[in-house]
Amino acid sequence: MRLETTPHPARQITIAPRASAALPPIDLFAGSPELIGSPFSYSREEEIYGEGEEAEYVYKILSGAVRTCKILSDGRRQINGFYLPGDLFGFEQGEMHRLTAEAIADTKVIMFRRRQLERLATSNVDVACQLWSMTAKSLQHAEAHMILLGRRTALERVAAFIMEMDARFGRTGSIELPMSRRDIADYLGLTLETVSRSMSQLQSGRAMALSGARRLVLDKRVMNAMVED
Amino acid sequence: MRLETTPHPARQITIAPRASAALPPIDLFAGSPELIGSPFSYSREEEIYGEGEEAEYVYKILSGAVRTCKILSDGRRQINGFYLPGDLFGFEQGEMHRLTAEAIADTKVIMFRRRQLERLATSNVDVACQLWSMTAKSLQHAEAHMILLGRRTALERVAAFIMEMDARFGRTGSIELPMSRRDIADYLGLTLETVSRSMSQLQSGRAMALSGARRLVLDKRVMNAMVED
DNA sequence: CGGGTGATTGAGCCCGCTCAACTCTCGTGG
DNA sequence: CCACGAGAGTTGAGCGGGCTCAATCACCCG
Repeated sequence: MRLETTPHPARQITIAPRASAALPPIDLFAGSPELIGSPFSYSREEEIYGEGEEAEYVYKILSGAVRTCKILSDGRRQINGFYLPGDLFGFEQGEMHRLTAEAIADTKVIMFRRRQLERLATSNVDVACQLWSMTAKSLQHAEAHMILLGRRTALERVAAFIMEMDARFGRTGSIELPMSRRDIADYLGLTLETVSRSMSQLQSGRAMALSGARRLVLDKRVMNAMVED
Repeated sequence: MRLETTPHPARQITIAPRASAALPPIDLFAGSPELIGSPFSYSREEEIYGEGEEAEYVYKILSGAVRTCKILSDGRRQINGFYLPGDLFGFEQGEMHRLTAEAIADTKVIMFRRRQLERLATSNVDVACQLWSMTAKSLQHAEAHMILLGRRTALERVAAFIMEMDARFGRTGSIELPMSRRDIADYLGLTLETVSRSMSQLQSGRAMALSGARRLVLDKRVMNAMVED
């Protein structure tokens, strides 16, 4: 099975209003040629950085997939987000990483030094606004995820997750999940068995079709009815 | 660059309506005397702004308390955060409020125009970094809340909530909650009955004492053991 | 005193969890 | 080519934590 996600054509990262139009989507910090990244690779299940470590680098994914999470001492885990080709992660406002990042599949990234970025931000207001904007985007995602975790049923969570993945893969209605049922469960605050049962239920309710465990074809009309608001 | 977050200067614990009028409105954005706020009042349960409305103002609380939340069409509600005297809220990176804000008690605020703040940010890197820093702080809180909502038991959630409130009231170990059991429940992803039962359990486990429903005196040693990591 | 709101407590149920068996896929080697 | 094993996913049976529904209690303000 191909675990890596198809390389992304043009994931647009929205940024501060006035600067965004001028920026080419591929190069995150365009107009900043002094910011140079180095390529790097991680293999499946490898840790990229740990919670509490110094935030030395910021990463942009070229291929593969990454999860960020927090883990309690007894092993309970909450995955905060998944990152796909074109996405940026590891980006902190303070000195420390507050989450752990791990490669879900073999993953290629470009690493940038955080200090360089910071230096840039002090001298360039547009860059500072972009950094702010990215953090705001993460916050927005977190806010949506909190109502999911606090108030949605298992079936609604799984349906919402699938719609989120569809959106991130270009809304084609046909997606290949890079992550396991356990990862999905830890993202949604469920057990892997419940995720599996919900997926079977979505399938028997004709909201989607499965081929293998990870390839999905959606009927968004039906699927949307299950997320409902 | 000043990336560090400005620590809150002397949070007012006692709600002193008269004294508040005398407070200089600007200390939040010190060094920005051109930013002027106007005082305003909301009564208990009054909406301050709604989800989807244009984000015209940013608010600083002088007295009272505020909650921000999202509500699903069928009435399920998730409270994202509580704001107390000295706190800032209503602060968005985009054009819209993505949450609803309501006064929990009678509340006095100072309102600042968002546009003024934005204009300031585009011309002043320090302000831009401060805005970024505040958003990052919200994100950090959201990340901690997600693992609570996704992976903690009812008792752990309530204990964590009480410790959080203690921290925000100055870690005196003695606090008066401004919000109802229902608000706490919607913050923690529980029902109000479960919150009430957990509080009784904390009390009988000697982690705290209740006088009335809202006045708590904590035994932090015992309480901390229940949050455990 | 009563009326009203908010909080507590009780009884029973159900959704999602736990534990366990089974299936499917895929890679490896004889 | 099949046999085998390992890991991932599915499905089943039963349990239990938190929810629902309901009664009671506590506390304000008249």
